[in-house]
Amino acid sequence: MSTHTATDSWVMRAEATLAAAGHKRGGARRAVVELLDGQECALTAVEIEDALRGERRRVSRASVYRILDELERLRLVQRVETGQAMIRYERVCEHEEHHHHLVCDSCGLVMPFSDKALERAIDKLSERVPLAVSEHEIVLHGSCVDCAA
Amino acid sequence: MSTHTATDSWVMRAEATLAAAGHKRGGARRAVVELLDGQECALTAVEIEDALRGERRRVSRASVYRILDELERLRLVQRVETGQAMIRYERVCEHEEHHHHLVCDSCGLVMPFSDKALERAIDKLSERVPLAVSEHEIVLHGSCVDCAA
DNA sequence: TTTGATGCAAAATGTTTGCAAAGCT
DNA sequence: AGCTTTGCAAACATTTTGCATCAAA
Repeated sequence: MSTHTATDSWVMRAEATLAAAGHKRGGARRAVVELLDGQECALTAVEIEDALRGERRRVSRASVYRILDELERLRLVQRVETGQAMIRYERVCEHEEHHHHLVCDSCGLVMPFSDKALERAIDKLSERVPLAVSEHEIVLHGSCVDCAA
Repeated sequence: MSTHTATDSWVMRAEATLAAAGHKRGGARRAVVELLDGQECALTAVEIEDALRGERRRVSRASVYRILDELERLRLVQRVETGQAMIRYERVCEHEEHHHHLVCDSCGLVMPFSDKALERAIDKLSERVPLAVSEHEIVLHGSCVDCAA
């Protein structure tokens, strides 16, 4: 369900970064980190809460939000705005290809994609714009294969 | 404060589209339409409410939302997700260059930008992706000139 | 034993809805 | 008159916060 090299390294990096930031090891946070690590794409807080209740241990929603907030501050996860009225979060892998998202507006499906030409265009553009660009987010909306059929 | 040709045409197109959709002409909606027409960039519902209270007539927030919702359904305005915990809306001009947004994460400033190469990359990409793409949204985050200084 | 982590419940925020009054045509 | 539009207040959904308790170091 996940690539082992990348997997281990993100969890390890997360644990190390959290420790360096002066955090103790809590069971809830570990569960969230491990869950996020196994995901292919971004999840909402509620999806995380539900998945944890099923697969690992119950974690209160407040904790999910607090944990995600801290992980985001440490740049271990990033928000993804898909226009679905709630925030999605996914892990940030340093050595993985940067990706963006496809959103099916009729069923809500979210899929990752990546494109070199797009990244190049963004990089070049970033230099000419009146903003010191630190991040970028691209979302394509439309109908997925099932919904378009 | 606005280009007259583009301005008149969007207001007129909006009025015509609304009429064609069976809407009567309400004062609140006209005020919202006229306000949006004079904007260079996307506004939130609250900003619209405040601007209207100052410049034109008071419009309740519920009406602002209902009006924006209808305008969006008719594709006269579009949502812009800037990751600022609230939705922004801006008019859609058919004959104007498609644009995207720069967001300053420290002061919240939102600015438009456009780039041909980026649009080309998106168009080509859209054909190869498992989604019938109808829209796309690009947001660059960073620090604006003032905040970076 | 000290400090951070967690759960619960309450609050805050942004958005939507029900309903009655007012406005167009 | 018959319909849409609007404002108000209440409902909603998501996210945040306060506080007491629990757990790690």
